[in-house]
Amino acid sequence: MAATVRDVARRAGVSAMTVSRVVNNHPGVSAETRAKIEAAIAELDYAPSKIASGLISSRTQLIGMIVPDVSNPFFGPVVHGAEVEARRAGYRLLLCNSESDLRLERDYVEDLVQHRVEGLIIAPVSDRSAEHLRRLVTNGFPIVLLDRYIDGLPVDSVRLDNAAAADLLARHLIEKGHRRIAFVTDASNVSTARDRLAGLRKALSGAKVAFDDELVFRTTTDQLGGYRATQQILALSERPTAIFAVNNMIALGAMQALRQAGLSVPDDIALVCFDDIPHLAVISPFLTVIDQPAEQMAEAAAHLLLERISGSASGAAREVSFPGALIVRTSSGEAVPRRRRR
Amino acid sequence: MAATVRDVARRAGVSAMTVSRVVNNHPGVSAETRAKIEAAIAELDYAPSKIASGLISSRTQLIGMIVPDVSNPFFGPVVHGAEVEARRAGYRLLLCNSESDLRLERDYVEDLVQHRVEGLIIAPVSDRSAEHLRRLVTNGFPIVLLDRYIDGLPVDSVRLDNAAAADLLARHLIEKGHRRIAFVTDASNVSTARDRLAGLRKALSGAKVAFDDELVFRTTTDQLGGYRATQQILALSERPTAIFAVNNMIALGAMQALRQAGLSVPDDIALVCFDDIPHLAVISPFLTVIDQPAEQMAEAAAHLLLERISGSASGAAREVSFPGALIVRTSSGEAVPRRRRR
DNA sequence: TTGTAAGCGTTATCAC
DNA sequence: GTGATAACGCTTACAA
Repeated sequence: MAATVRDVARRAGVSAMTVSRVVNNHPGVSAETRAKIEAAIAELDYAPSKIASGLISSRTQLIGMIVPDVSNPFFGPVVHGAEVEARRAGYRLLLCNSESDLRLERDYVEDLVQHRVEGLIIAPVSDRSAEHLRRLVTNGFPIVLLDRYIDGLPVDSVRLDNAAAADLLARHLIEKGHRRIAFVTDASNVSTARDRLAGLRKALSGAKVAFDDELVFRTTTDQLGGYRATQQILALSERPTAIFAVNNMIALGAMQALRQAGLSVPDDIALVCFDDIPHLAVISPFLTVIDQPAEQMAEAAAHLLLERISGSASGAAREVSFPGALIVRTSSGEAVPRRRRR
Repeated sequence: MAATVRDVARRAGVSAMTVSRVVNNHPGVSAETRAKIEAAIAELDYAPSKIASGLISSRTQLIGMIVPDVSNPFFGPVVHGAEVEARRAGYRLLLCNSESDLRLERDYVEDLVQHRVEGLIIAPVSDRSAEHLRRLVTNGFPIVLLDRYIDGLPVDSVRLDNAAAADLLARHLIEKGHRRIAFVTDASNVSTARDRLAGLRKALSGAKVAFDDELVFRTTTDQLGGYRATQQILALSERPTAIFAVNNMIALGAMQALRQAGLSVPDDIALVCFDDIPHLAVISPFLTVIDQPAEQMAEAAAHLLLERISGSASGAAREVSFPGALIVRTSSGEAVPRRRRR
């Protein structure tokens, strides 16, 4: 296992170079010699070092991937999709969880560069990720932005058409009779949050419903954030008839808060969100959502990256955008005649 | 970015060695020299190559991780937990999805070795994984088995106490009045499948209920497998009053089949399984399950591995076992008076 | 405190 | 067809 080309060469009675040729399937080695070498490789349990060959070729066959958290039901499939596509090209994934922490993300980016990954697929924390990514872009380092894009950072990106999808989801709510729609969202420096809000505004304005800035609640994009924001929503003097959560985790937190307040969905208040929660519908076809094709998006991202790495694509940044699918279930039910407080 | 130690050295007017010392925080460099070098590093945007230093030190700071599928709600958290623990020690994760395919897993193992990862955390496909793992073990390569262990392979392992947890879950069903319990499971060469069946048998025998081998259904551990097995179960002349699914995906498939047959859970038939489905309970507190502390188990696995890598642990294989938590919800309801067919 | 030389395991290049 | 040599970017050992 700790054997080197030279060990194999000695054992087979040839030079290291010939061993290298056999290992890499280069032509011009006699069948006889090849057989001897293969025998020696097997006997010594020789495993060629990609680290040594990578040093020469600058090709590590490694791709860096940074997501906020693999255990999130959206990012799990994303990582899987990227890995599948990378595998097809003989690449492996170096996986990092940024925990939505800009500093940690920055450190990971630096570390991945030191590991000489050949490219990076990243779902950036926010627009501020540009601070550490721009340096790489300037140096021509291949990057693909996934899920979130960053204005002014000229790199390939793959994402949902969030504005259109949010418009679709909001129009559905409006059709159901909802007019006062609370929007629970992320910081405004995240493209998904911006685009989804834009979609909501578009739908409202299309229906001649005034947009109320007071109904936009900014919070952390986790369950706790959704929970807290919903508590604020319920404290409003004129309660909205629907909550539009910018993602699945926020919707779950909202659900907790609603249940705790003794409210039922959708009878007392409707709840919709982005991101389907995989498998949930099998047990309980409840949440009306915008479903994103997470695996496909990630495969597309990996594909774009591999094209940059291989040089088969060059030039201007490319944008790939997927449509979101509206899945209507029960949580978006009809708006009920308005009541004050409770 | 493509700068090397020598470039930095030239720019700072020192030798490459001194640059190396600064980069690695070695003592014995004057503050003045250090400052000059740091300036040069910044100017050149120098990123030391871990691939080059790894070649010398044989320390790549990489850990290989192989799971069947990150997008599975059990393995997502597992990968996250392992990454968090690895990160603490400055290690990165090379993530591979075996897709429960023995051949693919074998190829990944070989590839990870070639990449010179310093250790491997693996949730092996089955006992047959020993075929490719034994070679590494013999060579003293650090491996930790996660979730599933393999008899006769002397390596560290982390897992649930599956037999005890299955016993717990089965006793719960028995208390609810169930006597005919169908067990839908994996191939018998997977330790989790064996141990969970053993737990079920123990509970039955403890309750003086005869074990019926005809009620064990072996299938693939995915949704389709659960679906098909459940169809077979429903075709039985004497229908069981409960289904015990060996994991979450099988339970989902079972749920589909039951719903399609117009049966309701738990009124017509009870359904329980291993693995909670994260977030599901927030929306629908329905499935009675054995919950595994996935993140913690993975952190423990990474910890054991890092101890082997650093040499702070040596000697005999260690086994860490976690208790499963029985979470009783509604799907395990009382057994109803038996009916024939439907 | 700083520098020189050698080598980690490969492979590209050029001989033979 | 096969081999000698140098080099990839870094660090260990030794020297100054």
